[in-house]
Amino acid sequence: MRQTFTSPPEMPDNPASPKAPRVRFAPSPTGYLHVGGARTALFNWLFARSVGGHMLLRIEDTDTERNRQELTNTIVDLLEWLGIDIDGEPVFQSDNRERHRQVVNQLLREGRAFLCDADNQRVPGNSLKDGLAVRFQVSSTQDMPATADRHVAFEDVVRGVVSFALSDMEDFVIWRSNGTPTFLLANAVDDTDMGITHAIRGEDLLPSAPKVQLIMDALGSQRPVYAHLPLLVNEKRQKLSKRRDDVSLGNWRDKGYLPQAMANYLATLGWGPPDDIEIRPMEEILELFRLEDVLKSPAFFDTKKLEHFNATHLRMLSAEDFLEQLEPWLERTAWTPEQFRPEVMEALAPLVQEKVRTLADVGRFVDWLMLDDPPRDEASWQKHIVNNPVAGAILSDAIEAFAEVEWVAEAVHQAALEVGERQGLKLGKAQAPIRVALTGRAVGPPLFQSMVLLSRDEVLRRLRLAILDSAPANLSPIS
RNA sequence: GCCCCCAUCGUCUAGUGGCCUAGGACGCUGCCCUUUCAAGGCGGUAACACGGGUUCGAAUCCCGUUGGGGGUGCCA
Repeated sequence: MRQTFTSPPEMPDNPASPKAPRVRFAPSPTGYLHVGGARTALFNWLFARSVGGHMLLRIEDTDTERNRQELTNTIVDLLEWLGIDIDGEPVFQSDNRERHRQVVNQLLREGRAFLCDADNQRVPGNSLKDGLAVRFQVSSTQDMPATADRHVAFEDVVRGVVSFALSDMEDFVIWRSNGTPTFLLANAVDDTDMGITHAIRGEDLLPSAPKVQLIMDALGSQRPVYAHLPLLVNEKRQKLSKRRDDVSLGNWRDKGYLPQAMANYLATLGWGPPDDIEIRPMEEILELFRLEDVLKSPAFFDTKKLEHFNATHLRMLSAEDFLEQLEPWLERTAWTPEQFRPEVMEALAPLVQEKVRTLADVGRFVDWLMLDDPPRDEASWQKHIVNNPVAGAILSDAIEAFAEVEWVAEAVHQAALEVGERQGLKLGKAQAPIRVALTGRAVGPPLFQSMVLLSRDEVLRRLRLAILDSAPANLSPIS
């Protein structure tokens, strides 16, 4: 009776536990994955992998118009990026159309559903007809006295017992007049056919659960265990939406966030490790995660905290891993491939790694070592050069000192210290105009180590240029 | 409107009847360190929504109120 997909996910059960749990992540193929969906996928995956179960992917393409493979690839890539591996090939809901049709006919024949026209008027007949929709007849629900206070109830892993009165439910559409199944029908049939044991999904789907269960009951299917995850919300505490909120997972990746940081952060939304240690490797989370510990209340997607997670994960990387992660970021920066100096990047990487919050920040820390004439940050330039009365003196003095000094970080450091002392300034103050003159910014990697990499001649050239470019009224160029 | 769900610092959370004058983290903030800071160290700020029960004892259990959210499509 039960039929499988034409290309079913062949998943040999774990011999040690013959009834290994099976979960699925079931996004629409919009070619876009938002952080809420990613969190749902992650929790499915955490559950599956922590109990030796299977993690499947089903693409809910009840409308088959669009290029499904291409759109699906984006989702699969993003999941893979996050570290979520899928068992078997993705399943396309649209491939199961014949099975859906057959089930609807069966429900029609058994009097559990009825045909209806565009005005929602009931039309006689007990098999599918072109141009007519089909509704499930809630009142046909058997095994319960017709007049009693009838409910469909289930035990949700995160919410406990949830119950809906049949009398509150309308006869709902399971088949559209355009010949496609609705989500309700497809969901019930596909979960059955895929042998899904646990349906872990967003709380926004909670009201649809009793309808899906009614269909499954009518088919004699075993209902999966449900777990409705708390929603991810914006600062106004509304469910995250593609339109209002910047929640595209791909965007975060492109902004220089590490997948392990994103996954780690997402795992703390609606769940917390018992030992209070939030930032940690996924292997540890896998060991600690329990579906029944998931919280019920919605969680705000806090980008500040995400940034902190990212900065911390960045610093946890080994030097080699940091450079490796950095690689794609070194190609889309201000400098040309010819200007890029890998040996400089490599030397500076450990210093930069301690400072930045995202991979995208790195370019701004090192670009002045690659570019011939790095851009100047106007605010820094004004503050530390133009409006600094001793800037000219410091720069002039620095030129003389740096021209002589042994070209190693320690000696340059010492020389800068002395330049400052001659102005009665601590190094912290004294280095500011030098930094801005050389790098164009007031913030960057430790100065003297990187200066050495720039070369003495170039340092002197930029210092002279800064003097020339600064207001001639109060600074006179020196030769 | 109706149905369903939720309720600990601004935010994410720990807490499952005594360990709680409520712990951690982000943020904010003070001080320190320092070669800048978007780094680091040490502090500070700040919460059990409200009202009734139950109990020797409640953030924890029950009821109600209020507030918030989700759903209410031939979307998913």
